[in-house]
Amino acid sequence: MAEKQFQAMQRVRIKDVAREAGVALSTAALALRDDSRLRDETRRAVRDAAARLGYVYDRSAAMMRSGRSHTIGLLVCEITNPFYAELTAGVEEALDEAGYVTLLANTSESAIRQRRMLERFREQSVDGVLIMPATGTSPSLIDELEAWQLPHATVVRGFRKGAHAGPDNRTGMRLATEHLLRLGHRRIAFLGGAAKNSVSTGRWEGYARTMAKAGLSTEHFPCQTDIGEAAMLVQDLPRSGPTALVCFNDSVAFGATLGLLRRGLTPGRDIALTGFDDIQESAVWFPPLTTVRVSPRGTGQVAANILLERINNPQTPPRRVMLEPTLMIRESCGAHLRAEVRTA
Amino acid sequence: MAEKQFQAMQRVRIKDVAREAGVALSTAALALRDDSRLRDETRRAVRDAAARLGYVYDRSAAMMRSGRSHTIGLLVCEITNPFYAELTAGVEEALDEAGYVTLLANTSESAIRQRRMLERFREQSVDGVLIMPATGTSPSLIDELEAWQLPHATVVRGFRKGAHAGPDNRTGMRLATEHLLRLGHRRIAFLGGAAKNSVSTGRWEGYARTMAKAGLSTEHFPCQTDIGEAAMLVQDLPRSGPTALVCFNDSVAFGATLGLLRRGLTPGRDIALTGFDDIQESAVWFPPLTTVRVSPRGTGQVAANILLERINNPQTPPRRVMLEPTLMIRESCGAHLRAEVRTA
DNA sequence: CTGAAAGCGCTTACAG
DNA sequence: CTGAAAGCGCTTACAG
Repeated sequence: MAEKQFQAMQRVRIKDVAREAGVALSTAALALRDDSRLRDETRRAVRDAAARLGYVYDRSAAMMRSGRSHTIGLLVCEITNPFYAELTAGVEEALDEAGYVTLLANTSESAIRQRRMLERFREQSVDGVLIMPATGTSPSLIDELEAWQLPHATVVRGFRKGAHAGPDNRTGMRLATEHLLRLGHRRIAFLGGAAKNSVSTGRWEGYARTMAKAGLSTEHFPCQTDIGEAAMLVQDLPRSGPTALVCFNDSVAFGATLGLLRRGLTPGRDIALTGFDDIQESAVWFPPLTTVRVSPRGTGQVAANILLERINNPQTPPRRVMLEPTLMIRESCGAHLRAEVRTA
Repeated sequence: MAEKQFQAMQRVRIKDVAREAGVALSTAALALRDDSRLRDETRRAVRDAAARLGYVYDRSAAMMRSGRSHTIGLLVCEITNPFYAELTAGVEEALDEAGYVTLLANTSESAIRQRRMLERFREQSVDGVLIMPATGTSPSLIDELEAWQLPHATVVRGFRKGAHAGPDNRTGMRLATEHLLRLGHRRIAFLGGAAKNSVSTGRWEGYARTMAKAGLSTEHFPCQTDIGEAAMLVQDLPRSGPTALVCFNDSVAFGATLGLLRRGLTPGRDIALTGFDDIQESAVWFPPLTTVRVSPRGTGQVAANILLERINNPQTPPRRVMLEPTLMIRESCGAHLRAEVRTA
């Protein structure tokens, strides 16, 4: 009995499955990969034999021969940020559907850690990498990836070239700013976006250009993407300050909400507030957050598919997708109060 | 030039590094793994040669021979939950430090998806799996993992046996409940914890036993771990209801806060509120959340190390660690108001 | 330290 | 469909 158990522990190989099914090794190998050259009956017989023996396909052995590991390396700049957590979920889901496994590395915005993890991923022979670049990443990263012959795509934050999927930050912020202008605001400030990257730049430009077009001047209250810092900043805002805040993203808007409530001010009534991203919490926020919807999960799925295209068709030029944002008008901007007034 | 580039694209193997360094293949192989039998000089010469050629170590080939892939499969029940996102960050960090790469799968609380991803992980020859079991996972999962000879550990949610790291839920909820009793509350209700798993059970018991010991009856308002649902539930709470709410976790407490604020009630002043977990947002919440601190990141790190122990010492019995929680007294419980009164 | 050799479990091309 | 064989890039044990 003990010996039988020991025998069961030995690794089952294709050779063993072939013997059990009464076919040749090459036939079993084809059957396990559902090759259409084989009869259904044969395939079924082999699959049954594999199940009986508890056979587990060895992808690392297959990798050695075929050069495909069916793994993708994912570099997340900060997974504790709910936006990137949802994005990660979208990526993993799409990769899984395509038969790929996701290797995860959270770089915590460290370019050094990012570099080390890329090295790890190369050693693991990933078929490609999906990158949300850490703040401060050199644009030459793309050239290195090319030199390494490593299929790649950037997500949300990107560079001048290379496959990419991300929201149209400029358009998104334009929508939010125009909405506040339509509600009659003239002193609209930009809260957050202290980091220097393509996302901050795009969002700031969307705001600044819209203000310029309206003949109004800009105001910037830079802060990290951090609930606490945004809350502090808003508490120190002068009473005679802006009447509306376009926030860099939803987390900053959450912080602003808490800071305002602490002062006895209600977003939407005493001051208008908009976010960016539309993460899960935003719709059930108090007050429900008016924000620019970019669907982190959807962005992750699109990015994953763009990378898979790179892997499967290396010859075609890399796709760059700008996802069109939409404005979700809820209560933090105060639009519902205007509507009520109009109705009354 | 074009030809030179083409040549540079060919895979560099240990054999090539050995030739470049002017040593034997076996020497180069040892040098690349920093074997102490070699002289520093030789090791350096080989490393330099490897760098010159752009050599990348092939772990999947090494895996085939040595049986170690240096990868760990991580099954996360819901990565968009900030508690589990932070936990994931802790796990990935600890595994990276130990030289392991993390394979990620987000099961979204689906036991079926969990099973499929385990299959994937086995095919990828992971050295072990770290599991935050999806709700509804059969306890027999542990037996299967044993039968597969797959080193494993559970995190937060666990079973009767097997390596495990998680908070002491019973003690944690006892601390929160006792604190509210000390503040004079008699009608304390439990909010959340609708799911059936070891975590809900433990937290409920910690609350219920403490109430029983004080001769008080329990009240349960079950809801999913969801800001929106908790906010709704709290809005419908009768005025003559409980004066304090112990929440299943911080997210539920956040939802409760928003629901109360919407009614014009302030947590800490009009009703006492406690959370569980102490995720990043809790300290900067409005009002700052009194909660049971379990450090998701630290829990992840401990769990990772327990799993690595299983891998390195399969003979020793699996470790089961209950992490001691501490009560973080902030403002949502109203304790600061009592203190002020006492001082005045 | 050298050098030749076997083997991990697949894939793949080939003659039958 | 069969059956034998080569090869992916390592590790590892061994005689020198």
